[in-house]
Amino acid sequence: MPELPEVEVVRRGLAAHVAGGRITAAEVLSARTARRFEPGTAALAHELVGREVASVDRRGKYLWLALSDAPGTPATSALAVHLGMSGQMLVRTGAPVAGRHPHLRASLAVDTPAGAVRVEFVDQRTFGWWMPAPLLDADGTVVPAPVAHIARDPLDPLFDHTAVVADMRRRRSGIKRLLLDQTVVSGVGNIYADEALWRAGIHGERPAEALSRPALRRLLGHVREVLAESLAQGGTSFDALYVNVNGESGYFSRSLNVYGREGEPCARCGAPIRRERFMNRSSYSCPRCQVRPRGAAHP
DNA sequence: TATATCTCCTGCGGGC
DNA sequence: TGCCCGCAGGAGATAT
Repeated sequence: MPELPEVEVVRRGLAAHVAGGRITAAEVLSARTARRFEPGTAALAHELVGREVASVDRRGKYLWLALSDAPGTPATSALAVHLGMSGQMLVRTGAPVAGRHPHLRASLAVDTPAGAVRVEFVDQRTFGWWMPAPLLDADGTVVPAPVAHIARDPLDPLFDHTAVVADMRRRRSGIKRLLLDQTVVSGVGNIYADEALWRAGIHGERPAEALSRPALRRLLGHVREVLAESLAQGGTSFDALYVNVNGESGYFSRSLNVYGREGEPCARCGAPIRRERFMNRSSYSCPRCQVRPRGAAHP
């Protein structure tokens, strides 16, 4: 599933291929892809044609093409993109192949100094979306409006560990729930939350307010560490649903310690990894290294 | 206001 | 073989 490392890999690929280019055509085939843009698919495509791609940026799992009206002029708006659970942004060069991908939802034609490319948005489970939006200042950084409520991610140079720790300690929710809350810390999904909690030796249902400041600081360090390691390996892939702009998979799934490893021995203590139900999904943890808090409901 | 749960969606795999 | 059901999960909407 696309979490921060996977989205960053896509961002880098798009930046390499389309930054500095001009959008010459756009097509939005799926109403669900445009569901956050009330005017609809045709209006969404119309918003993009003729715009220059000034840069490709990211915060957490959100990514956007900053758009300007002419080369070298400041970006005034953006195409905000969320990949959802299965979205892919594929860059194609050369002549179009016969037949469309069955899950093609939208596409762009971009003229760049290196030649013409096509960006195809393929999304099997349709949780992803595209949305044109104005750029605005949020917390000292220019982001598209739909990203303004999203917290900085741990790989952001301006990520404030102290402030995030203080925010977490004010809350009674379980710590995993907060790691998944994109308004507290962004970029973390189910996979990396489980991996960071395992590294920290903390059960995800531990109330955040019950954790010490040093423990929370260590946990955030593990979050940053696991995100950076995954990024270095091109992200995590379990199947063909997550790929970079060239359609290639990452390798970090081979480095996961708990996620998807129910029944396998913990790499640290040998106890069999357990799977529990949590927020209508699965949590993986070590029963010995990550002791469940007293009073937490058993699955 | 804070917190928890529901809902959207598609394809795969297991059970019968 | 074919049908049904559970599962995967990001994040906005809704409920408590």
